[in-house]
Amino acid sequence: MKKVMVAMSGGVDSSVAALLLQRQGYSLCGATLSLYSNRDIGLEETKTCCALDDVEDARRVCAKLGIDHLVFNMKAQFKQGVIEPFAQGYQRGETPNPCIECNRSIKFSGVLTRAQQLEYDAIATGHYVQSEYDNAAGRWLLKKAKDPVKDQSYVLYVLTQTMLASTLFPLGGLNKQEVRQLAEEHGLVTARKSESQDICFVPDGNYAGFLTRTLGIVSEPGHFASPQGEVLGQHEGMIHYTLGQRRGLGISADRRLFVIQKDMQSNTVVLGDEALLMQRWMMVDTLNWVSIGMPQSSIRAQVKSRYRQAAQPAWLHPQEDGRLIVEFDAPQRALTPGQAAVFYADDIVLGGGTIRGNILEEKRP
RNA sequence: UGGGCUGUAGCCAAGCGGUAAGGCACCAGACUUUGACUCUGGCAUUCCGAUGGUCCGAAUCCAUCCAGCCCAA
Repeated sequence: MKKVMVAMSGGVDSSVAALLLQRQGYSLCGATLSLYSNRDIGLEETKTCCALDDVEDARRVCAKLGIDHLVFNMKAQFKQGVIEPFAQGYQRGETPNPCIECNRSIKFSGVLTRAQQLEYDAIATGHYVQSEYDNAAGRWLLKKAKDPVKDQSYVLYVLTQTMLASTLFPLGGLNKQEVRQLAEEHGLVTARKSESQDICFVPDGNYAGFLTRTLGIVSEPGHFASPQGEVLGQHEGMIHYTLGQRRGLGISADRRLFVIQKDMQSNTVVLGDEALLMQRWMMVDTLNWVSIGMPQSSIRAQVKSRYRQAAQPAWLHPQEDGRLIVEFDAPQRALTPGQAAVFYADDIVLGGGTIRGNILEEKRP
């Protein structure tokens, strides 16, 4: 009987993942990563918080299923691998995606390492994705979930062949309704827990406040300016803004204004019409190729430049320095440095990388 | 202290006698394992600078006052 360690976050998805694997006859244990303490996220040490509740929920589900539950302390790694890069990204004027970094350097490798130490054959997660081995190519393929509404392949483009070879995704063929129903039928306490809650280590959703209060990051106020350089008002510090943002600017005008540029040199946030956000080219680095190797010449693909967005047709142009230029068929809105670009061939994840910036039409190669 | 103009919600602004458009901002939800975007709803009943008046009825007409702006001096 194969032994599988299920990564359990304390949510409904990973709970049902465990349930399904158990019904399929695997020998299981549940594993929850302890990623941060209250002090790490600026709360009082004594206060019970959501993270603890999640661990408890995972433990209850394991008890219900009659399997062992382990908690691994990953606080130091999480701080170094996720929280610190998150802060650094914002300080550079980028808009980082901490969930991607967590998947890249903490979650999978963390559970996999422990699983191997304890002589488990594989790990499993509650992600809505599918994987399969391609005999012809000799590679594992990462594929979108059957249900496109819940597909989470975007946040897993960072997985390596080694990780894919050892990971099961029991939810890839289900939809959310089915998952909740299964949880309900089997009396799992997580059945009705709500969906995501912002960044996990920023429970109140105020990431700028987190950066300032907890990490002591200083972001100086500066000018809002029009594309022509006219001063429109005062901003509260660069970390509060991201490309394409409209709300929270506090600038009233005769039309909607969006953040179209962050000039770190002059500490200026440039506001303008949405049309100014549309670009066809962007530079991508920190690449990871999943279902194929690094292409040697330009290839066609569909590209997602943010999580909740349909993949858009584009050319991928590999560069000699190892980076990649993406050329979209049609202009895309707010290609934002720090965010992930993920490349697809229909439902297969080819790979992805980090957006470094858009490339203006006149500067394109 | 001659002449002209303007005063409608936090900002912009429609209305020109019939019982307060719209945009921006803001707030609340929805959506969401990141940040955003988007969508839905809310947002002038101390009523249209103030006070009087005309009228069945005024933000809209009249008078006076107040405030601000502009042009002359």
